[in-house]
Amino acid sequence: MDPHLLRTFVAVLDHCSFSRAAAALGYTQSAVSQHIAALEADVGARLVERRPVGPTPAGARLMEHAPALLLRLDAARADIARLNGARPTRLTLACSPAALGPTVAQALADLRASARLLDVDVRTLGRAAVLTEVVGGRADLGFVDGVAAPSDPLPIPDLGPTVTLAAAEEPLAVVFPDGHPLARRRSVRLTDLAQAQWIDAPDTAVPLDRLRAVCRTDGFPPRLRHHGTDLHGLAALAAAGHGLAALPLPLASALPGITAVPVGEPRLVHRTELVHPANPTEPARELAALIGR
Amino acid sequence: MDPHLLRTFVAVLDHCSFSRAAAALGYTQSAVSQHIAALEADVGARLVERRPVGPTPAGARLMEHAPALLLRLDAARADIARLNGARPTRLTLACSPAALGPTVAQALADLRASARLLDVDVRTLGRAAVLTEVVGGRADLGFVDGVAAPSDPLPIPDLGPTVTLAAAEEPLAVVFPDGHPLARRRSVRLTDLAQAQWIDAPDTAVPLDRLRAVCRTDGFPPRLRHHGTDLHGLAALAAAGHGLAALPLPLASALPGITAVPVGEPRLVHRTELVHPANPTEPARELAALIGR
DNA sequence: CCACCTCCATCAGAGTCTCTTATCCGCCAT
DNA sequence: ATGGCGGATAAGAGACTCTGATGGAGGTGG
Repeated sequence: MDPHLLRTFVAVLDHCSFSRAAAALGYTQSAVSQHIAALEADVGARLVERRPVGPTPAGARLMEHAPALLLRLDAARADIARLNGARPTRLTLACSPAALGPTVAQALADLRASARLLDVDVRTLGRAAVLTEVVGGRADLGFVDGVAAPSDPLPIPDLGPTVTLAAAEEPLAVVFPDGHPLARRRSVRLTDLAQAQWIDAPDTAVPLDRLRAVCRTDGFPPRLRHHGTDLHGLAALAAAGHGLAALPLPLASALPGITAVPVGEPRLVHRTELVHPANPTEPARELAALIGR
Repeated sequence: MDPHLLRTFVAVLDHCSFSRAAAALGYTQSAVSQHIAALEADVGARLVERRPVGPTPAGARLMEHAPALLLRLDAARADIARLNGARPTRLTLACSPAALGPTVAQALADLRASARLLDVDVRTLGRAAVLTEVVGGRADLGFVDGVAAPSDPLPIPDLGPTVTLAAAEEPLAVVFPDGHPLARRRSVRLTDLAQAQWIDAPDTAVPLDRLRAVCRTDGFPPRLRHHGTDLHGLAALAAAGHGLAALPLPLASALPGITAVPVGEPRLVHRTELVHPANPTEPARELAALIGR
């Protein structure tokens, strides 16, 4: 199971095509064909259905491992690279949208005020991408947000040795269109809304499956799926009545066209966590220290 | 980063020797030397210190990834192999010592009574080994025990797609030597014992770092370390006053020479969980269904 | 102090592997 | 039919990865 073979396997299934995968990877189509054949011979099972190109059952199982393996290989490389390649003058942050709030911004300001010349690079990404960027070494530090019981940690998938640290906790709110009957409430019970229509915006609002897990229910039916990191776009959808979403209260209150109502029960908070590799770069370590204070 | 190279890298550091690693892997010493050289050229850093053989800082970082990577490669292979290689007449269980209690034994009896001819193979292993055996496909099903808040799941490291299921919850107890002053108590507070001397027996009793995490303290100093899966050996050590240990109450009460006192505060339980791959073998699925009822 | 032993590094060469190019084959739409 | 698309296959050049032989550094015992 050569990583090269796994990489082309993933590329083939991502692109649903041998030739497009070959182009993406800089191989010839022939090489890709041979890679898949070699992998199939290795595991002793057909992995890719041809025409149309798609995973066989065995291929689907392998797809549950291959991306994680490749990511961890990157993580290992990045871990080692950090030991030498000191570029202490640049700090790359990866943030999920609702994580980039006043706490993080202020800490970053403190860091830039205190430290010597520092070139900061902030990127807003989906939650999963924040982790892959940090673990893969393309970002020095990540901020991920989510929902949890007060002072409980967020469930962060284990992609390698990382350190997480609470950065901020804010009340959790449900956003309603302005004028919605429930928008006048002082607070709402999340479980009362389990059968309402929700917008599933896993990159911006709290993902619905997370709400289900925290509330131990299988409600929260998604009415509309929104991919991307655009909070204003999400607000527009919510304002137009496409469904509800869960956001941190301060942020949600500032978005146009919607009314944010705090969640009363269950007792939950919107939480932002800092995540960095076990051996962070120097500026990342400093920022983490500022947040940790 | 060829898996072969990673494998010999791990073997070299495990054996602290190129030649012994070569013998263990069935290579010549020359090949091992070339593997390490290739890996070092690949990552661009020296990984292994020679004479004596040991990890460099970069090598130490890689050692945090390499075993996990190799395990996950095995897991991928095993996942695919399970799709075809039906051997539905044999069930291999891996259990951590305190997990193999009446609940598990009874469920197993029910399964053997109900099912057609079934060849059962039970192995007692340390907690970590149970997971590697299950994930690597060498066991169909594992039972792991640990300590958690009531109805909270155990923290199981993420080595791939697995399913976990609560199998049993029992009161947690601290074991004292017979006649110990505290042995007459009806219950003890764990935090009162944070400064007592403890036996660290990670494979049998609840690991001390787990107690620290659950109690949010850094107490529980280990006075003696005991590796292995021998509960009677642990009891003998505890009876001789080498230190305290945490075990499930029913089991601890049955061990000779020691007195088990239930833990009153914090509210904790000894929990046993079943863990199996996301696509289990047929007998494993049946046993899981029996436990789940 | 030297002979010797252990252990890792290096070299050379045989066999294997892994690419590319070129071609083939099945399927589909025109 | 026919051309186009997309994957499979064949052949060959070059790179790779073993083994066996040899070299060299460091420790040890006589």
